[in-house]
Amino acid sequence: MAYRSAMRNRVTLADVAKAAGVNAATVSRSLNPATEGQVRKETARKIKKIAKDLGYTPNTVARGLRTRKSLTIGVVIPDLTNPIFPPIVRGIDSYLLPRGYSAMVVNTDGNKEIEQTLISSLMERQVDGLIVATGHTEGDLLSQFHERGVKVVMVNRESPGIPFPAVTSDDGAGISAIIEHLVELGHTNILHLAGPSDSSTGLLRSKTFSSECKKRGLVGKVIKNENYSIDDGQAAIDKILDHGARTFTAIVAGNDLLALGAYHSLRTHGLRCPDDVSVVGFNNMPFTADFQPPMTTVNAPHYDMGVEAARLLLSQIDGIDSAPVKVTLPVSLILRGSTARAL
Amino acid sequence: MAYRSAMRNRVTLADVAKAAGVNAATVSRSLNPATEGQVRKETARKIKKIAKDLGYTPNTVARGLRTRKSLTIGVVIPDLTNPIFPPIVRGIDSYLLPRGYSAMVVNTDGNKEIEQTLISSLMERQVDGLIVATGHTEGDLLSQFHERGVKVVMVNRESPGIPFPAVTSDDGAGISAIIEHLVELGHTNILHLAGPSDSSTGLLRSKTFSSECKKRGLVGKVIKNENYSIDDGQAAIDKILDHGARTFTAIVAGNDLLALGAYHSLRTHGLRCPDDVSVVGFNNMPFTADFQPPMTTVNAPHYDMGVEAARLLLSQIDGIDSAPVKVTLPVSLILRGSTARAL
DNA sequence: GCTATTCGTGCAATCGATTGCACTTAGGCC
DNA sequence: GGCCTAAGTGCAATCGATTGCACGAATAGC
Repeated sequence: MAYRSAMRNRVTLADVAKAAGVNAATVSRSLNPATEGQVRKETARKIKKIAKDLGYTPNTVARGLRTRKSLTIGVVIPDLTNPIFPPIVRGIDSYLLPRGYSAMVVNTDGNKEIEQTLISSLMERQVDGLIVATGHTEGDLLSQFHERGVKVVMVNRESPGIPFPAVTSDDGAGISAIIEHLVELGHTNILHLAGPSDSSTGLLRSKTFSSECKKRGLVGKVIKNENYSIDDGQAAIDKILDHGARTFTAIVAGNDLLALGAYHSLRTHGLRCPDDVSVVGFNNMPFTADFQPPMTTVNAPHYDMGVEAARLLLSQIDGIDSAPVKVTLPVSLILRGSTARAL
Repeated sequence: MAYRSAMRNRVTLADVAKAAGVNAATVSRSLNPATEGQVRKETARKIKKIAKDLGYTPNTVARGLRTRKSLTIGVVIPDLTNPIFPPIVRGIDSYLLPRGYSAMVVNTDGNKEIEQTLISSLMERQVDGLIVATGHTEGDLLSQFHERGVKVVMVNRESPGIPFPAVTSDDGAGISAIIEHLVELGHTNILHLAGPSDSSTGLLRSKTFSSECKKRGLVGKVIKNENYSIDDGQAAIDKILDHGARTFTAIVAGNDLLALGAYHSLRTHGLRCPDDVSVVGFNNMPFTADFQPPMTTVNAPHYDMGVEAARLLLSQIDGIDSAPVKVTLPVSLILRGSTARAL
């Protein structure tokens, strides 16, 4: 007997029912706050005690099968090791957990096929909804989901064309603040190290950059990168510094990683930041203040974006919000040591 | 009809069976590689085609209920925003995904109650096993699991007293290498900024530190910290530098975060690293090379530790390994700019 | 040519919880 | 005191897939 209980941890509703001398239905109703009222107080109390004594724990899988709710939501991100995502995930978690939901996080590495596979796997697991932070999702899958009525919220990226709710930071305002700051420092020739153009953030930031430069009569060149990575940023600046003369005095990077790549390139080319070239990042990811030099960047409220995305998703699932809301969270320019007056 | 299919994405085994004019059992067998042989080739082929045409996707929840396997494993970590954990999680994922498993990651923030709640929630979700990276788990819960036969693997921490398989880095060797390096640089008075003593890593590292110092006849003082955090590290060094004279010429931190805290404290006290004080971290977390100065630290193979932990867990689940294996992965000292010859 | 296998498939139970419906028992009402 | 209503439980179906068992047909063996 002891052996049996050691092997088979499972105590089911039926076990509790038998012990209490009632039907499993009554146990179910007693243990569910929403239906507890249907059971006589005295009975409910007794059942709860027995359930506790027996160490009953509900089987969420069985419940989910019946109720068609898994209380699980899928979170699709490119790469957890990119420091902006952990805060988003934790923000999501912080909203979900107290409400009985759990998150299942998957990494796509920006690969569309992997993404399709992972999303399918999440759907097979009957997730109640999806929070998607990947850029490469113009295609088939998400639009299919929209048709099928799958609940999706975008975070940090917008869905191109598909009217899903989305939570983003105010990238336009961020870029404008950066340009304003650089102009005040006397910069007139600025390079934009743009993020991938198939991500909404990359696109919006570079568009804003161009229009701001035009508006202010600045020389604003844009270089596109494949990925938001240190390597891409470094390679892009390397390419410029290796051949021909540098004309820009400041670099506006699409994100902090690209900016860090710029740091590396400048250093290997004997250029000092900010003395020779000013560099500005975007996101204010962890540790940017500890870089050499401390990085001037735009703070995006990633944790809050996660919270907001989770909130939007649950209200969609509960059928409260049906309109595809777009939430834009404010950003702020963080002045540190990587920008200086133009020579 | 179109509306119905739009609303109810679900195509079940029964739907496929009806379309194919066979019993659901036959469809099930056809679609499962392991049982496909039981079905006539021709029939299986036809069924597969119909399943594909109808867009059938298996319901993992229903399957799990019947087979008592969720193909999901729980990953318990303190805090995803601590940069050492994302690589571990990705390592776990990389091993799990190709084998049909998914990971469900939860953050405990080092809080024991939260941990209990989250682990219970994971168990209710019928996870097939647990990978645990939290330190505060001496107690009740995990030992209960051991009795109940729940599959658990520890990663980055060892379970105190409970014989679960564990994957760790060779912290002892790492500390020894650090001391060796500092001795070569002429340091004889070294401070150890130790991690929490209720974590196996914190304990092992500080023990090794003390024994190495004794063995080599060095002055080695140890200061304990509550958490592996920047703030704790900074506060600890602040406390020393604020009152009284500093005697040490080098700091060996329990991890990179504590080391970074030391950086901050030294800077605010007008001390230069490494000129006045050498600092060594532990873990080689991302971006340590970009700190000012670039941090000398010990590289721990976090990604590989994740892979190994997942491997151990699955082999336990499959009943292959039953002995509680301890795997220790090698580390290496990464010399950068935060250590210099003692004055 | 007749029994003994083997093969292919269907039937029905099962996993654990939820829930619509029916039934019993009380209590309220006139 | 008889009838009606409501409260409290039980019964049984259900969610979707898996699987032991049984049955009929086809093949093999002698």
